[in-house]
Amino acid sequence: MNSTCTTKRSNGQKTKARLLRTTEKLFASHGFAGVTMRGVATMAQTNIASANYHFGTKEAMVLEMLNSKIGPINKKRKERLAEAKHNSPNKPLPTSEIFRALILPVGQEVQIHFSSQSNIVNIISRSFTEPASFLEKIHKRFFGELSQIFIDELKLTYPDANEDDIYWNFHFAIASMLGAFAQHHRLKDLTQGRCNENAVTEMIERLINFVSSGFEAGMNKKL
Amino acid sequence: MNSTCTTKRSNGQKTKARLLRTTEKLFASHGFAGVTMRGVATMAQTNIASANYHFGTKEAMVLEMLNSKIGPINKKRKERLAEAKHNSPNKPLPTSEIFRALILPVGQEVQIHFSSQSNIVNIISRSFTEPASFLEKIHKRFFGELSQIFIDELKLTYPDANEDDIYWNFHFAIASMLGAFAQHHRLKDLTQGRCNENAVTEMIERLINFVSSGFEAGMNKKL
DNA sequence: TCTTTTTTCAAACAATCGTTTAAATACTTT
DNA sequence: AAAGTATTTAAACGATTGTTTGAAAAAAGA
Repeated sequence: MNSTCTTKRSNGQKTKARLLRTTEKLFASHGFAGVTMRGVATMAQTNIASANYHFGTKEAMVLEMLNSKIGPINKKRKERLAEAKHNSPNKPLPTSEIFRALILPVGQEVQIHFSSQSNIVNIISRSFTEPASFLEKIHKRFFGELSQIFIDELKLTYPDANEDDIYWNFHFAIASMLGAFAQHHRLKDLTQGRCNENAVTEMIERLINFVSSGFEAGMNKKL
Repeated sequence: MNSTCTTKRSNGQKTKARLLRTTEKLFASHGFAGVTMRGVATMAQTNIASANYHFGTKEAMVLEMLNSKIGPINKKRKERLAEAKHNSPNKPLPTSEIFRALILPVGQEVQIHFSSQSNIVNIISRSFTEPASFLEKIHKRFFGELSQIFIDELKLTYPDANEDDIYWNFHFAIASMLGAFAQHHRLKDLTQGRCNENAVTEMIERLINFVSSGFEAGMNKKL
């Protein structure tokens, strides 16, 4: 009953961690509907009620998993953006540097957990594209603040730009990033399994280039 | 039992059409899991078993709906590409014309059924981003052939290009298009209603520009 | 009209879902 | 060691899912 949870059981911690890990895998590969309390509990070698004991509801369990995965990435994004600003003070950042700060931390996360079954790329993209309405909460909470920071930065780089142009093309940039992540399997089919760890780096660099160029063109070209 | 279906009841036809229309709406707004046989039957003002009578299974019902919606769009895409080639024979098409042929038919479909609840944009994007594994069938069937046609056309425009470059950046282009469709609601969140998310023509033109520029930059820039 | 086929319908089936209960077990604290 | 808290467990609950059944109703063919 102690909500402050002053003391932890070593074994209890492991159970909750196992539940979160299996939630990751199932959410990444089968989406929110594919995350079933029974499936998670069984894969985590524990009981159904145990999952409900630790998280209360299925929604809360998935949200806590997303929190633990996306939170650190957004932290790195902000850190990288701040670092870039610090390295070139009083000068607006190049477009590519802004989007590099947005995209690169995901690529790093992919490479760290590359051998793992739970694909951070699938998790992120599903959290955006899944129809489950409760996921809007986490978008508002996570991506709302983050996107405002990056939009403010883009306004500094394009001080004379129409604000609508920035919003539209930032929207396209995010959509490209998430879409490229969400449909990463298509390229795996095209290249017939040539995707290895090096291909992740290649994809990230190509994606940054694609997104930055699309954004710049959208800002400059008169329609 | 007559599978050739030589004669049709006028009222029976209407029931099947109503079922398909409600399947559209539910799939567009709530995804595959949100399409329930009871929900569809109730909204279509008929019985649950009637839906199973006409389609056999839920999967078959959704597939037939997708078939009826995406098929005509892909037809227009090929037609527009062929028309563009016919208008400038023996000359490679500009990148923007190729992607215009890919993207514009969707915009036209959106405008035609604009007041309708069933959003073709949501249907297309969900058919790509939903985790339901059976949807891969329709991708292979529909988009497999179509993407090969457009990739071949891009090879004509970039005759000296590395083939991997074309595949990578075409992947990004498709991802951008689908991502922009799937997440077009975000624009309202970003701008808090200032950007008109219903400005379909504006979005399509901006998207074509974004995608074409990103693709061109990806082909030209040495990484 | 009578017969045959096609379509609709209420009801039930079997499976699965998230959640809850209450007892048993493990651990911490005293 | 005893008492108290935290965790695990089997079992059941209620709701919902896709699918099937068998008979009634509607349409079509003879």
